[in-house]
Formats: sequence, structure tokens, C-alpha cells
Amino acid sequence: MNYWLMKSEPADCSVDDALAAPGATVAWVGVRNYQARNFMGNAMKLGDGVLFYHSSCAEPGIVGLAQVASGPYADPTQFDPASPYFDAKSRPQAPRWQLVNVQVLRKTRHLGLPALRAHAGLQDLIILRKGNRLSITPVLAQHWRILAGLMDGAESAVTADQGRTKTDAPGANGHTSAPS
DNA sequence: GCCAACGTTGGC
DNA sequence: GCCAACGTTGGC
Repeated sequence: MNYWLMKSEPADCSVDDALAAPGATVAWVGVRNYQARNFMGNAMKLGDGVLFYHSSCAEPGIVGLAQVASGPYADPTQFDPASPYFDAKSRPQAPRWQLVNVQVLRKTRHLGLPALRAHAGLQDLIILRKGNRLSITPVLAQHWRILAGLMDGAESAVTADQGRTKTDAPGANGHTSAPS
């Protein structure tokens, strides 16, 4: 069993959006980086642990606990000319981009970058490295253990309450939570 | 909006 | 296969 951190822009797909999806499961569309693709296509296994991370927003950080919920398959958006992720050079016979489904298990206490940096045991977390841009990164078991402990901090109840007031209508789709 | 860091492209 | 130019990411 391996562990991963997966970035999503909340304006695009927030953890609440994912929770509102059927089975709390979303296809991780739009990855157009070969290293990240290879993680999904080769390394991920069903049931692997995933940290759901909000990026490019006011408060970047880990916001949820998730898991890999499918094997790899072709990202359908690469063949859709209307999609921002369309790739004209990809052929259906030889898809260039693969993805997996990700199922959110629960929201967690928000773990922002300052909180993560403050923990000595997390110094080598890839996401904390300067200039890191990779949207999917492996997480060491030792880091996962620390993070799991932090997630269950005293503020988790507060986070859960916020989630409840905010997301009440399942299937309510177009609610874009204030983009940055 | 700035800027550092990194990936990709394309000329040679 | 090198490398400069360019584009993108993403925190601040």
C-alpha cells in the first residue's frame, strides 16, 4: 500500500465537490504532466491512501482523506475538443494520458503549509520543497503517519461543522466556492 | 501581479 | 542531443 498527495484547484474541483459526486468519487481528469501520469498509470494501486490537497487558492493545504478507487484508464478529456484538457496529439488507439478515480473518505482538519512546515518530521515532504509543481507526489509512510495524527486534531469537529453548513444539497453542482 | 522553479519545445 | 526560449505552476 502506497500513499499519495494529489493537488486540486478548489475552483475546479474542491473536496466538497468531490464529496457531492456519486459515491464521493471523481475521475482525476486533466493531469498533463508525464511524471504525474506515470504515478497514476503505473504506481498507484486500488486502495492506496490519498491526501486531497487544495492548491492555487487562498489557503492551500490538505483538506481531506481519500483513496485510489480504480485502476488506470484513459482520461476522456484528452479527446474532447471542447475541454481545456484536449490534446490534439493524443490518439484513441494510443491514449497519451491516463487517470484513476479518487474517492473521498472524509474531510479533515485543514492542514495549511505553515502548519506542515512547523512539523519537524515533515521537512522532507515533497510538497514543502521550494519550487515544487508536481500535482501528484508520493508520500512516505512515515510522513503519512504523522499527517494522520495531525488530521485528527482538536479542530476536526469545527471543520466538519463548516462542511455541513456549506454543503447541504447533494447534486448542487455549480456552487463555485470563492476562487482566489 | 510577481517571481522562482520547473517542464516542454524546437532550432541547430 | 544540447540548450535557449517559452509556457505553466503555484505560493506569496
